[in-house]
Amino acid sequence: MEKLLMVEDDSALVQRLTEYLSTEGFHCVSAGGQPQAVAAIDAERPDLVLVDITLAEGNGFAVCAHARGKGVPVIFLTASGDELSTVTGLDMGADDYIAKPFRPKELVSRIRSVLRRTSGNHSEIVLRELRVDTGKGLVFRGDQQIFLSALEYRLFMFFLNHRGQILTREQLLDEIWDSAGEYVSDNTLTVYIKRLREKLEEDSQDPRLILTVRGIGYQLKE
Amino acid sequence: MEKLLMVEDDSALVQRLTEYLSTEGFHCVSAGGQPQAVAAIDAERPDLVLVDITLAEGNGFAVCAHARGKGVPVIFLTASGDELSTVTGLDMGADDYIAKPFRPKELVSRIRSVLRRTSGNHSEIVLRELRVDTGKGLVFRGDQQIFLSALEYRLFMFFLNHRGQILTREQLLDEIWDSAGEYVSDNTLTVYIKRLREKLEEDSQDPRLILTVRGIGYQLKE
DNA sequence: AAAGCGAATGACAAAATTGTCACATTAGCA
DNA sequence: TGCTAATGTGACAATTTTGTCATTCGCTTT
Repeated sequence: MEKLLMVEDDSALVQRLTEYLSTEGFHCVSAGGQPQAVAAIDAERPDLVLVDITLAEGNGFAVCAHARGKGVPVIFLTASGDELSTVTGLDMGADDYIAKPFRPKELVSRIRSVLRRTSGNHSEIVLRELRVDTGKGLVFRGDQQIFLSALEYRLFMFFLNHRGQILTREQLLDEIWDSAGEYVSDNTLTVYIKRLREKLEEDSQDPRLILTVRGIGYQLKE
Repeated sequence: MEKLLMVEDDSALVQRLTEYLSTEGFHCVSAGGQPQAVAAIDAERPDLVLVDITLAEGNGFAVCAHARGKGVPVIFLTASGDELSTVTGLDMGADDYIAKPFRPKELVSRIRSVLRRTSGNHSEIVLRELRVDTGKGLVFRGDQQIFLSALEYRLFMFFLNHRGQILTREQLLDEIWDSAGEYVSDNTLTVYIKRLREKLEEDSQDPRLILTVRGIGYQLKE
């Protein structure tokens, strides 16, 4: 069930919407002001945020920026058509805009549309407890980010794109280094394997991810 | 029309296969030995390589490794079932194996299958003359590789994932730096924009890719 | 035209990456 | 078992990345 965060200081409206959206199969949480909303985005990790631009505490733009930074889609609620034109003109990165007053059905249809559009963007590769967001170029173990250097990332990607295959040392050296026309020591690969293991493996002394295939090369275990 | 490179020293077989594969809509080039094959992979950039393991000059494994390094799929031809078990056991990274003697129709069906499988892997983002292979984490202008540092790559990816949107400085700082909990100077972003422009723009004095939106932030022009 | 502001730039130091040693360890084999 | 070749390790120098100045540049508004 998708979780929606409603950022709105009119508590009567919050209650009405929460009720209605529940019947439509959404789970709602709410925040009355900018600081609460920012905290809630981090803590609740909602699938989508509905933001009223005109908040008593802070303003909706900052909430929008924060949500976008976390990859959470945003729909703006505006009090009037005038406000709406300002917002769309500035294009703060919201995924949609809807002007009050709106029909609840319309809101639901907009929500579904944004979720459909944004949920398709999962360009992720998962292997055991490791996760690579190829869209952003980030690597995680669980929800802990792992920082790989540019070359480490490229080497790891090559392994991921050839999961299970035994890759020869020559193949790996070619892929990561030879493409630039440089020739590096054979040991350089060994060292990079060590560095990858230190960052990626549970226990780098006992590698279960990148296995050595003696006399041939290495293999990323599925 | 797909181009196939046949690495085989039995010239009678080469001729027969070339004829047959032409009628099936493939363009064939051939190489008789390992050195010629390696050169042909670089020069001809075939869509697929057929390799006979038992060559008079050199061996098929090296050809396979070179092709895989260039991202070109490989089908091995083996003289006997025994050889085949050796090859599959070692898993040199070939995309398929076929034992002689084989029916031409079978070969064609295997070729089509491999091409279908491998051509689907294009996780590429293209913008003007720039191309990002998100699967490998590489950036090109034309066929010239551009080396981005890890942070530059992340920043560029964020722009690419939000093409056309005006992104505020705060949003960008959050996305690239705040996720690690660090706080960096506002000017750091400016400097990174400059560095990205130097690497990505035709003329960094006159940016057409990453535009400044005065008072707000930046925008990646579609 | 001058002032004021945000953005761009060049230069810089600290930190990280990168490639290579020399040496240690290990696996496979005689 | 002990030998040998292959792989792993810690340390290192060179280079690149990274973040921050101080300063300059160029719009906008007086």
